[in-house]
Parts: sequence; C-alpha cells; structure tokens
Amino acid sequence: MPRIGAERRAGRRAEILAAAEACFARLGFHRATMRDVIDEAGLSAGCVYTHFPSKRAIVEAIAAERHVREAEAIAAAGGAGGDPVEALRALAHRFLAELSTRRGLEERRLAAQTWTEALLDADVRRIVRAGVEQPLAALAALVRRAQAEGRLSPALDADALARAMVALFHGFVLQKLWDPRVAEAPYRAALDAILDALTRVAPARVRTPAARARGART
Amino acid sequence: MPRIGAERRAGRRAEILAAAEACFARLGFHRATMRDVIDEAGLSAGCVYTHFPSKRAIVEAIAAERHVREAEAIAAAGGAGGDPVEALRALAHRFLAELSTRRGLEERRLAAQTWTEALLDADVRRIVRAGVEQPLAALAALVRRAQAEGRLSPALDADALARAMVALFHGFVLQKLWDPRVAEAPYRAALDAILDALTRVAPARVRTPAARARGART
Amino acid sequence: MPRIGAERRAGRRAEILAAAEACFARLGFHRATMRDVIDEAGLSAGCVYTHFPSKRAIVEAIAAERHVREAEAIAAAGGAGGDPVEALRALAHRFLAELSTRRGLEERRLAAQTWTEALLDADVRRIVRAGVEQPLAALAALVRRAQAEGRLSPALDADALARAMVALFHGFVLQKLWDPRVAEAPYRAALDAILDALTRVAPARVRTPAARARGART
Amino acid sequence: MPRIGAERRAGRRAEILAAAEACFARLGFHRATMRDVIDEAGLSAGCVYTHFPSKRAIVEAIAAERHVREAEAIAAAGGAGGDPVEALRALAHRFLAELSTRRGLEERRLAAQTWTEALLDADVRRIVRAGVEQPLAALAALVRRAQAEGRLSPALDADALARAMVALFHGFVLQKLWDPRVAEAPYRAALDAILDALTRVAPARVRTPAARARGART
DNA sequence: CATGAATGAGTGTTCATTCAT
DNA sequence: GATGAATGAACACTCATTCAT
Repeated sequence: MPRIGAERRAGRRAEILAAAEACFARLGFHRATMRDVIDEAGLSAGCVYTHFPSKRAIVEAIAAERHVREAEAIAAAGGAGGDPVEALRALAHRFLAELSTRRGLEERRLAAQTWTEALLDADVRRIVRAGVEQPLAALAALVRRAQAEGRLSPALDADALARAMVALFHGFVLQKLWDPRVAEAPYRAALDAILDALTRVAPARVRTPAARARGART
Repeated sequence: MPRIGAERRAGRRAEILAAAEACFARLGFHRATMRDVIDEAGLSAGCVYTHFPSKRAIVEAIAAERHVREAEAIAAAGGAGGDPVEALRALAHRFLAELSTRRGLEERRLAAQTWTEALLDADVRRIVRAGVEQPLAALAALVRRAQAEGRLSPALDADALARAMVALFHGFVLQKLWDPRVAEAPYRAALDAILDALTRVAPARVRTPAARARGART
Repeated sequence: MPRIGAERRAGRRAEILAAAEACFARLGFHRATMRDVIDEAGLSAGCVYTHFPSKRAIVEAIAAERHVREAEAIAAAGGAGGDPVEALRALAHRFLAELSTRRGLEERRLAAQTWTEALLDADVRRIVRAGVEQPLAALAALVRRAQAEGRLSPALDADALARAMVALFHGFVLQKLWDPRVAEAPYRAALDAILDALTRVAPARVRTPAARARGART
Repeated sequence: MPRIGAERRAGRRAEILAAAEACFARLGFHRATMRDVIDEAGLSAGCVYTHFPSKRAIVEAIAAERHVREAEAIAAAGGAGGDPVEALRALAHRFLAELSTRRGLEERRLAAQTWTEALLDADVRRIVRAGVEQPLAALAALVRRAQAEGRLSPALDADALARAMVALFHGFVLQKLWDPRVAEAPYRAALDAILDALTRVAPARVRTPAARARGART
C-alpha cells in the first residue's frame, strides 16, 4: 500500500524543491530562509523537514537536479550520429535560446548560485563538478568526431576546446544575469563565427602549430 | 595636521580590506562573520566600524577594488599602439598566467563570489557591471583595430566578440576554481587556436604568427 | 465480546510501556522522543496515542508500574512471621543482588530518572512518594517487631531507621549507576555490619548471626 | 588593563550561574529554557552566550561548582586532627542542618538534578563522579583513623562504610525533596544511633566477623 | 481501529551592530 | 579614537500531538 503514499511523497518533494528554487533564485541560498521556503511551499516547517533533513540538503538536491536536467539536454543534442559540427552549433543555439526565456534565465540564476556555493561547500562542489564533467566529456567527444571527419584540426586539444565551449556558455550566462538587456543574437553570431573559423580552416589543409613553426612556405 | 592622521586611516582601511578579503575568499561573504574579519584584522569591532559602516560596505569596497585593479591590467596590455591581435593574445596569456599562482587563484576565488553576489545585491551588481563593461569596451576597441587592419573579418560584431573573450576567461576561472588540477597550458593553446582561426580567415591577408616571426617579407 | 479485544489492548499497552521503558532508561524522559518510543514499539504514532493520551501519561504509568513491582518484592520478603532482623537482612541482600544483574541495573536506571522527575512534576511526585511510603511503612513495621522482640533498642525511632535503610539502598543505587564497577559485596558486608551493630547492642540479649547459626541454645 | 575587565567578567559569569541555578532548581535542566535563564539573569541572549558556549556548558559549570563547594565543606570538617568519630558525626549533622534551610534545600534540589543528568551525559557524569569520590575518600580516611584508634572495628571495609555514609545522606536528600515535611531531627538521631552502635561495640573488644565465625565463646 | 503525513509553537544559538567607558 | 561587552532580532531545526484517509 505504499504505492499511492510514495507518489504523494514524491509530489510533495517536488513541490518543496520548486518552492526552494524560486526562493533561492530570488534571494540566494544564504538570504533565503527556511521560513521563506516553507511559506512559498505553503506547508509547515515540520512537513518540509520530513522530506529534507536540512537546508543544505535542499541546496544539494537542487544542484543535483540541475545536473540531471542538463545532462539530458546535452545527451539529446549530441547523441545522434549526425554531423558533429552541426551538433555543436545546435547545442550552443539551444542553450542560448533558453537564456531568452524568463523561465530559462531564472533557472540559470539559480545555477549560477551553485557555482559559487561550490567554492565553499565540498558536497555542492562535487555535484557541480560532476555536472560539468559530463557535458565536458560529451563536447570533447563531438570535437573528436569532428576531427576524425577532418572538420577540425587534429592538432587541437579536444578537452581544452570543450572547456572553452563550456566557458563561452557559462561566461555569457553571467553577463546576461548581470544585465538582462544583453542580447543573445549577436553573441550567437559570434559563436557561430568562431565555430566557422575553426572548421573552415580545417578541410583544405591542416595547419598544425608545428607546421606553422616550420614556416608558412606553402 | 590631518595629513598623518589621514594616512594612518587609509592604512587601517587597507588592513581591514585585506583581512576581509582573506576571510571572504576562504568562507564566502555570508559564512564569514564580522568576528572573523575583526579577528583577522587584529582590531576591535568598534574600530572596524569607524572605517566601514556595515559588512555590506566592505563587500562593496572589495568589489570596487577588484574593478580598479582589473582595469589597470587591461589598460596596461591594450593601451599600446602595437599589434592589436598580439595585444589580445598577450591579455589572454597574462590573465591565464595569474591563475597558476596561488595568490592569483585566491583573488579570483574572491572575485567569483562577487559575481553571484551581484545577482542579489543591486549595489554590488552595479560595481561588477561597471567592472566588466570597461574590459569589454577595451577588448571591443582592440577587435575594431584588428578589423581596421584587416586582421579580423569586418563582419564580426566587435562587442559580441569581446563578450566571448571575457566569457572564455570567466568560464575558465570557474572551472579552475572547481578543480585546481585543471591545467592552463592546453586551455591557452585552445584560445590561441581560436584567435589564429579567426585571424587567419580574415579575407584580405592572413598573417600567421610564424609568418610575422620571420618578418613581414610578403 | 470486548473480552478478547480488551486483552489485545492490554497487551499493546504493555508493549508500549516496555518500549518506553527501554527508551527512557537509555535516553532519559526528556531526551527520548515519542518518535523513539513509537519506533521501538514498532507501531504508529496514532496507535500509541490511543493507548496513552500524552508522553507524560506514559512517564506516570511507568512510575506507577515500578511502584507496584517494588511493593510486591517488599511484601514478599517482610510478610512472613519469621525473624524480623533476618527479614531486614534478606531484603537488603535481595535488593543489592538485583543491582548486579544487567536487567536489574537497567530497571534502576529508569527508577532513578523518576526520582528527579518527581522533583518537577507533581503527579510523578505523588506516585514516587506513594512508592516510597509503602516500603517505609513495611520496614518500620519490621523494626518495631524487632524492638518488640528485644532485638533492637526501643529507643530507636522506627520510622527514621526505616528511612535510613531506604536511603542506604537509594544512595547506593546512584553510586552504582554512576560507576558500574562499584562492587556490591563490600557494601553488603557494610550493611550487615551496621545491622549487626544495631542488634548486638540491644539491651536484653545480643544475638549475633554466628550465635544464631549455632542454634538458639541460649 | 584586563584587571577590572576580568573582574566584571567573573561577576557576570557568577550572575548567570546564579540565574541558571534558580531556573534549573525550579524547572529542571530540560524544562528550563535558555530564555528562562536569560530573563532571570536580566541579560540578553548574546551576552549569556559570550560567557557560556551552550546550555550544556552551564549545566556542567553548575555541576562542577557544586563539587567544589562540597569538597570545601568536607575538608573543613574532617581536616582537623581531632576525634575522627566526632568529625564524622559533625559532618552528618552539618549536612543535615543544611537541608533544613530554604537555601540549602534549594541547592540540593539542583544537585539532585545533576545526579540523574549524570546518567545521560558523560561529561556531567565525570563531574558528579569526581564530586563523590572526593568525599568518599575523605570519609574513608576518617573511618581508617577511627579504626586505628580502636574506635571502630578494623574488620570493617572503610571504603564500603564511606559509601554507606554518603548513601545515607544522598538517600535522605531525595526523601526530603520528595516531601519537605520530613523532619531532620529523628533522622539525625538515627544516624547518631548507627554511629554509636558501630563505635560502642568497638572499644572493649573487637569482634571481627572471623571471630564471630569461630564462635561466641567469650 | 490503525496509519503516518502534517502541524506550528517553541528551542538553542548566532551575529551584525551599538555605545558606555 | 579605540575598546569589547552587550544587544536582540532572526535563524535552522525539533517534536508532541492531531486527524483525514
């Protein structure tokens, strides 16, 4: 008979997490009090505490949840066997598109909180790290596929390039959160240009740094 | 005779800021207490409060301080009338180099705290925004000079490209703070490759670094 | 047909009391939570509350229960018409013997909790007081019988001596609970010596235990 | 310059302890809240917490304090080189006399709380144990002196007899706290009678248990 | 009858800030 | 100016108890 009970429980848990996300996005982990979360959830303190043992546990659950959703988004985009360069481009577009919605920006505002919380709380750090390493690996895999297909210079360090791509996203999220008036379109164009430049150079002839060092006699 | 007094005051103020920076970098703005700061400074509570009216004021002073130091670094690198592409590269290298020192990383840990504090505190946000807009403008100016010299495609949006460059730095700072074992060298190489790709592609004339090294015989 | 139902109820009640005793002995009345008791009993909160209206009621029921068991033990020992001095000795021995068993010590640990709870809760105090007055009366009766038989000085205040005997037991229980390594044997010997001294001194005829052992030839 | 400051601090500390003692004696350690203590002391929560890090620390300080005061009382009584039996009697009288004053009874009410708190808190237990072992040792020393002077049977176990004396006191404290109408005078007389019996038997001829076992040929 | 999710007043404790000395 | 004892509102969290299912 735990069937219906378990479902109810999971529902409540989700409600609490949603309430907490709203509060934390608005006020930050530290300024938001359990009272805020409790009131937002429309429950009692005791009830909330039967679902999470502490405020910290809620923060961690939120960080973990983000991780999962993000991993799904990445997997969905990069999973197909299609053109790896187009997959990278699509991924960039999709993530930028999210930033133009009110809901998407709100989510990112919360995610950004976890970024610095990770600097102070080892458990959150573990979660955030895991949440970055997965996309990093997925992107590096796409880069390698592109290299294998001769679309990107094999001289590039796939992992470092993946880091750059993630940085291009995270860094822009910050800029957008600091000033919501910043537009995505020009930024998207710039990312496209970078991707174009990296790939356009590749097909004809690969110029490794070593080749350049030898001299550009060709 | 307020001369000597004013100097003493300024010295005290700097001491307090240094103490606060140490505490905030270690514990974050919220976890670090005024007690921590006061003890670290080796002063009394009352004394600290004659220099800053509140904890928040200290946070803002720190954010502002960061802003100033950063602006100086950028100005120093991009100010000269030399090769704008090389200036960009040098800037990237210099900022990455800072991340490999203990002190530099610690400073960035503190800076990162201000990034998310900016999401919650309008005053801090103003300061952080100003602190980003100046580099943004400087970088955009370099990009425009490079475009004028035919080193970069004039089709590129200089402001958006500047944003991308800042994002490449900020994003990597986060990754490095989350996991200090991440190496700068491959990332620097990736940034170089991106810059190379963008500049090599430039319509009129592609000047590789190697070519320039040999001399401008073409 | 409430027959069988009533028995079940009584059984449940006893189970709850046993669970509560275990928790209270281990954690004390205040540190032990209803959650602890409920889990220990393997029941639900609601079920427990159909048997006892409050935590306090459980505490009182436990105190009362103790009272009953103790009274039975005393009655069993002193009830017979035999030698009153030997009855006193036997009582002392029996109570001390209980303290050397794990179970007996555990019970006393719980009893001791009620002793100080009695200082704070008038209802518990009433129960504890009643639980002491009965032994006190029984012991005083034995003392009076011994006096009547010329085994104890008639100058002694029987009630006060009874109090001393109870004190000798309660006080030792505390010492034993504070440090379980304290041995009963020497203490029992000391109690015997005191009893011997009191009875040997008796005006008319001194009957040492040894003398009694040889037989009552005098 | 810490002179005056240190004195003030010690004074405040004593005030807080006095307030806490009043609350704890009245309500018990668990029922009394920090709010009660704080209000009773007429201070603010923060101020109290600069003197004691936790409620528990106050409980322990109180237990330790009792220990000290008691040790002093014992030392004062038994220290002299006078008649050891009279010293024992004086000690008993003095402790009983305390119980007849309002203040003395209040103190004992508090002490009794520590007795059962010791069963649940290892730190308190350590303190209580130490607070009992010292009197125990002092009393055993007196008993041994009495034995050496032929006033008490050398067959008696001095430590066990000391335990009995402490038990006679502790046990009576409980009875008096449960029912303040219980009079000290008859109890004191009973204690005197016990002491008399133990000592009267000794001078003429010492009857060791062994002697008794051999037979009462004398 | 039994369940256990839900309640919410109350707990010990913290910490930015003030102000008499 | 400098001090640090004092403040007190706020915080995260607990737990005896209830009641819809």
